[in-house]
Amino acid sequence: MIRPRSISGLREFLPAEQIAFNRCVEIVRKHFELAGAVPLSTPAFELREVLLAKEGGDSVDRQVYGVHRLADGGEDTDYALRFDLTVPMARFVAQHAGELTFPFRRYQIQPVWRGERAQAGRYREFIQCDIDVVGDQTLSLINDAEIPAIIDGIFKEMNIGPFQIRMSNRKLLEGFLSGSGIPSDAIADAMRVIDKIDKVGPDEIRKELAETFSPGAEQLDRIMVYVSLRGPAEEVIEKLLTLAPADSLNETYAAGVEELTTVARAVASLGLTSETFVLDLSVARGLSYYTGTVYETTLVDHPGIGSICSGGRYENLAGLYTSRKLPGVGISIGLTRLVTRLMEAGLLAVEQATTAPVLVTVLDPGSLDRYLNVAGLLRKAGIGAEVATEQRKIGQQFKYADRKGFILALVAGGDEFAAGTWQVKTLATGEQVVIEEVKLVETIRRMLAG
RNA sequence: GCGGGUGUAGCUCAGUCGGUUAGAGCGCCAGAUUGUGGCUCUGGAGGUCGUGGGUUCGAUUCCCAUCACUCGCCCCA
Repeated sequence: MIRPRSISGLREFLPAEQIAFNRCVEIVRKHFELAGAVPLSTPAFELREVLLAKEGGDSVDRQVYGVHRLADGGEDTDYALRFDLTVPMARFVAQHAGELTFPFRRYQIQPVWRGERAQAGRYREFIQCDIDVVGDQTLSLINDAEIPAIIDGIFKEMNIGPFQIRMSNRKLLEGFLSGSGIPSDAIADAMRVIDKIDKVGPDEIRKELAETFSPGAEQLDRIMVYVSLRGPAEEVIEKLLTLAPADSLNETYAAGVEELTTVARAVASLGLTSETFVLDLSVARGLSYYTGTVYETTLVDHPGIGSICSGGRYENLAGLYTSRKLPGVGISIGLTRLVTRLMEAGLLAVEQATTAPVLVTVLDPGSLDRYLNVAGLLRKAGIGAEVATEQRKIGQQFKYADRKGFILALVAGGDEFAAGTWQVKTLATGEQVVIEEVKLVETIRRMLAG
């Protein structure tokens, strides 16, 4: 016998957890579709050259799983499992550009695989929920503002406590660092250091920047003040102009200020307030492909969970696959990690282990046809129902109902059959009412609604 | 790729300074209660002590290796 065990870093859920997880998926899907995004589904694996087109070197390679037929041995592989949904989408858009209507606004909720060492909250297989808007040649900055609005709707409906969508613009930080004397070939590294500020704290960042780039004390102070800017959009923009007037730096910086201002205004017009949306100049994102707007989202009461959703604008991601310029902006929710952490923190209710609200108990096995018949009636009316066929005793049937979290139980035996009635029991309270069979569906529908 | 921690019942863990029948809580099953769950009580099932080797009269315990899980670092498109 082979001992059943799962592979490290692969998370699977028990039924009640999976039901809670699926509820979250439905919320995400609903808001994506409310924003007009169309569904896209791409295969789990792609050609290796397509997937690894975007350089990144060994650090990227190392995390990608190769796919090969067992008979082929395994050293060389032409296929690989996708590690995100953005790259497959870029390939798809480039490939089908002639058949798509732009701007192409798509969402995609599928698993991705990353060959990392497992650690708390990091999995080797997880579900990502992506939404992106891709334009033909150009893409309005208004789309950059829609992204936070969509995310805002999702997390509010998930009811997971206070959260903060933090936005910045890479041109801003890039221009600022460059204007502060950081050599251009070191800017990406400096941004990676700064991006960790939330995790390791400002003191550590200061230390790392000092060690790596040895700027003057005055410069370092300026950088630290700058990356610590965080708050309501108007306030941050005002401070940012005071701290470093746009014309005193460079074009990149000036463009960043302008873009950030435009996007922040549109976000406000879409109804977001500083309660859930702020500007945060330390947001940089490690990704090299982001070129403008960047987002990061955190739970205010649970900073330890880290970023639960992030993304940004990329001017030319599909440029890897086509000469047609296709700029995009998008965001991704790492749903597996988010939901797992929410469950651990008790922020997500995990209760029912059934998808049907009604259990039809079997008091008299000789009248099984009646029980099956009523289950069929309920199902035809769109009400989920299960018949308790496996437990001999009624007590066991109720215990089963209790454990799986059914809302209602139907009970009937000889007396009820003779009278043409059913007893409907509300499991949470133990309350039980007698209902005529002709009114049963209607009554149950009302009870479930209330 | 690098470093730390842990492997004993389904789960969380205790224990054995090396000794004959390895424990608890929770969970599970049954009964008390043959047309009613959650609470209570009683009884019961369930263990190659991760695996392989070494030391020893004797190893779940000590040593080595290995595997697995786990936490962190690197990285995280």
